Amino acid sequence: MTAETAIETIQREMTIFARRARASAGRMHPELSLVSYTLLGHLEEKGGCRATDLAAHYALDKSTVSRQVAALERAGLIERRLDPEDHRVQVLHLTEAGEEILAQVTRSRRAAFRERLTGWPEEDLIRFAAYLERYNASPSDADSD
Amino acid sequence: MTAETAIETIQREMTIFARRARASAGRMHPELSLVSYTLLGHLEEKGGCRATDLAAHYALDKSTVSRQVAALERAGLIERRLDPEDHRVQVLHLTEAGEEILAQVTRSRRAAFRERLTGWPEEDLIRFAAYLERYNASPSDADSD
DNA sequence: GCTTCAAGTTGTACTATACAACTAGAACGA
DNA sequence: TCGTTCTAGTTGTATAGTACAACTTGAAGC
Repeated sequence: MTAETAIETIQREMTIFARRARASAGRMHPELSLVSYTLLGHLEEKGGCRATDLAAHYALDKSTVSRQVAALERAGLIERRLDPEDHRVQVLHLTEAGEEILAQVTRSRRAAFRERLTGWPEEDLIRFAAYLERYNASPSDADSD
Repeated sequence: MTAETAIETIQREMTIFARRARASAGRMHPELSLVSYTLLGHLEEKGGCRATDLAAHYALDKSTVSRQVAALERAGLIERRLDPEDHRVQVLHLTEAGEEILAQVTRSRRAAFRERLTGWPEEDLIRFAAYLERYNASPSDADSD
């Protein structure tokens, strides 16, 4: 196999994965869409941030984020705290319920991955993980992470 | 790194990729959504098939495929041929225009991948490609390829 | 203090999707 | 052979996610 055919394979397989992820996200985790999951994950990681940060980070329109945030708040998964320094700003935080759901979905997603990866030698898992990190870390046009 | 943290990394990085693919597909290739691209690719690969086959293969509802197919036909990218053996069946084929657009989008997508992968040693590309194939080839609940 | 900038919301429109109801054609069985 | 059941596909309806544009409110800078 040459580098060129390897690149074709990578393109094809990543495309297959993306399509599957999209198709199965709703089915597997009806309680939390892929976007909501990602937003909650970001809030957990950062320990709270503004809607504008989420929009910039994920290359989403601020109106889209606004509605997502409204839905997550309605569901009791996040709460808004007015920034005392700047009253335009609402800092978003996970609620306890949000943390629980996030942890639960993460567990369930991880279990699905673990199942797909059973039988892989540890050495291969580690190399695969490193390749993916390297791939995602490389800069892109529409940088969104 | 242990196998467990490698799995976490794989989950996280694949999720990042899926989100990015979804976000950028529309922006980068406005002429062909990711789903349309996939459907056209399948038609090319198989040399024509039925709408029902597409629905089954990609775990989409037949109504969804029906509308996608209608749009692709309207755009002149595919054509329907009534199966003389079974008049319920319409076999879908790429038109010349469809082949051209498919080739063009494939080139553009491949170029994007190639750019992200510049600087990778050939050996790593080949191993990465093999890992992805192996990952996608493993059976899953909602098997869709 | 105006003007301009920034954060967020709301109105509107479009796409992708699913489910349900339907039509048309095929296949099977008594 | 003729009804029953199955299959392929379309259409009606509803929902989610998304973008763009217009707006509101508050902050910052001359």
